[in-house]
Amino acid sequence: MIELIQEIQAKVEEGFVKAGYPKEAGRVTISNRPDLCEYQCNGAMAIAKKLKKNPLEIAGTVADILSSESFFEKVSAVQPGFININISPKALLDYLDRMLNDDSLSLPDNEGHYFLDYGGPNVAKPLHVGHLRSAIIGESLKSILKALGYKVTGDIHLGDWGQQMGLIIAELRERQPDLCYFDEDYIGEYPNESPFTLSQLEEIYPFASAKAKENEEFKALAMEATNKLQKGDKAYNAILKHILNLSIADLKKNYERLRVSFDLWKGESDAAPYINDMVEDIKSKGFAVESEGALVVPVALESDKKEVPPCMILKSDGAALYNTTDLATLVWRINDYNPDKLVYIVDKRQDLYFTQVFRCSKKVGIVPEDRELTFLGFGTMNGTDGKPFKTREGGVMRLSVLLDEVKEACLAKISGNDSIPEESREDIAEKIAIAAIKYGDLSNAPSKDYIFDISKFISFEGNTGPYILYTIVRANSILKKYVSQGGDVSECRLLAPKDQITRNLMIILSRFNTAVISAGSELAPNKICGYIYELSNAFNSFYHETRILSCEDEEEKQGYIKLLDLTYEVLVKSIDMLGFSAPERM
RNA sequence: GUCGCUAUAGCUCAGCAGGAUAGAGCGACCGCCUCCUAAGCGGUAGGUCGGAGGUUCGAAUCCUCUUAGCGACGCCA
Repeated sequence: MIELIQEIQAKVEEGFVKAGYPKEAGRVTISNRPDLCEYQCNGAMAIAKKLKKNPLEIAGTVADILSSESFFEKVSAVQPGFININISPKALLDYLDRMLNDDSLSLPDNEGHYFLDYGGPNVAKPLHVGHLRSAIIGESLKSILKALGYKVTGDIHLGDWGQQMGLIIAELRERQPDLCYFDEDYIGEYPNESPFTLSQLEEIYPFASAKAKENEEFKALAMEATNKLQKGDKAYNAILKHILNLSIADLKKNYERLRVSFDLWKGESDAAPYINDMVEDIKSKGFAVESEGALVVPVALESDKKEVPPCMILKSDGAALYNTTDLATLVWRINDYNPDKLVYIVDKRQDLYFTQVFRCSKKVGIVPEDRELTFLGFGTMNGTDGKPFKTREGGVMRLSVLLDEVKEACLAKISGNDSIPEESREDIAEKIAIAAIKYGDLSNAPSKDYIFDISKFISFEGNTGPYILYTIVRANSILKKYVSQGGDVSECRLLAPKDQITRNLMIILSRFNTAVISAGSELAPNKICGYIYELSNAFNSFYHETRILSCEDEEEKQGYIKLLDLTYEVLVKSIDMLGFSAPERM
């Protein structure tokens, strides 16, 4: 379904053409003066000088032409040359009726395949708050793009191939040298059972990592183990398999709680089989040069303001590195999935690095020229002191701990509400907590740092997740009551607005697709947050001013119910795109 | 050092393909529950849009310079 603003613009453009002016002048925007009008066009002022005409005169001519259309309630030209537009109640009603009859609630159906890289946790390490943003933003974008009809593939891109694996294996060998994995003469199948548990694993990694920093000998052992693993050693790969199994099971549990799900659980290790051929190919095509012992591909451009260092393909010791696996990952992503657009949702500090990798991948032909590679860098999550979020002790907080803390705080908040049955409080608190965290994150522009303030996020007032949930619960509550009184929502019919508050709610509802489209094209979930906050405000004002169930006029009452129903649908669909859901009551 | 990002009300943030009086929320203050959840609604106070130039009929928005904070700058990921 086409956006209402597009329909209006088409008419305004036609108006300009009829008046003998260029079509381009007819661009329409949402009014920045809602007290004066709903939509505005500033085009008359833009063309006035070139045409040597008075802008107000141009605007006046066009406004006169448009005024004759029943689609508009009022079109007026005002100083110094604005065209102020209000659409007719009938046109507004028609638009919302079409929206109600549209399965997608007016969203367009696009073609194209997005491939999203987000999540990016390391195996053998618990999820911590540093993994939160990528997961939340990525998951939301996946839902938004899907809602817009795109095909979307989300890949978690596990960190399962670096030095970390070698560290774990080396440490394991020191602790349990008798394991069959370390027996050179062992020829049987390796066991299915893991020789260590998840919690042991989570202890081993930081221990080994710290050890390698002060113990050169151990570090060398770890590097050797890494090398052996990457060369395809059977025993070490059997250990890797155990590590992966344990970690992935745990990660799934944690991501599930966050309502984050991936289509693919691929990792850096999945790129390994492509590395050799890829490197050979780059070499044979003559793109690679040796530099300070390492193999690099120059990616600097004439137009660069700042020298962009070459993209390193192999380290001076001939080993693969982050760049290598990322490039090789692109090999299978293009070969196996063939997406049109690839979006990386990664910490913004990696901006330059991805510039190098993206340029290199295009230059050497891994990624065809017509594909779009986008780096969506997100900012840091800071504590209320403005510094990177830490635990009280100064460590990195586990995600599960954070979720528990927020949930407890929510539980405390709803404990005062006696209407909530004891047994459902846990579930409700969990839902509110997820909404609070996700909304708190997504309501900020992804690229900006933001302050993670638990008390603000769960304060249930203002622009927060709980406020949105509360609005939904309110609407739902009335709808349920209407049904319980024998009403049938599907038989209700929307009415044209009779007052300003209702009209305002309807106008905002009609902008749903505009909000989602811009959120999708700009990869900005915060646009949806802004939209539903505005919608919630409009709805709560309406709710406050209007007697709905006790309305005496049956037709009017049904009109309100339908409006409520649409608002509810839009809000529910919106929070679904943000990755959380509302409880039945709160 | 070079490049990039950020700078808007006391606090947290919108607004930025230039447009009419720069918007919210929190905090402060004042109102509103015999009525569908007051976790709500209405209102008041609070801003030289970091600073200085420039382009323009018009700049928070574009350009230049400048200040402050953060970040990146080849063998980590």
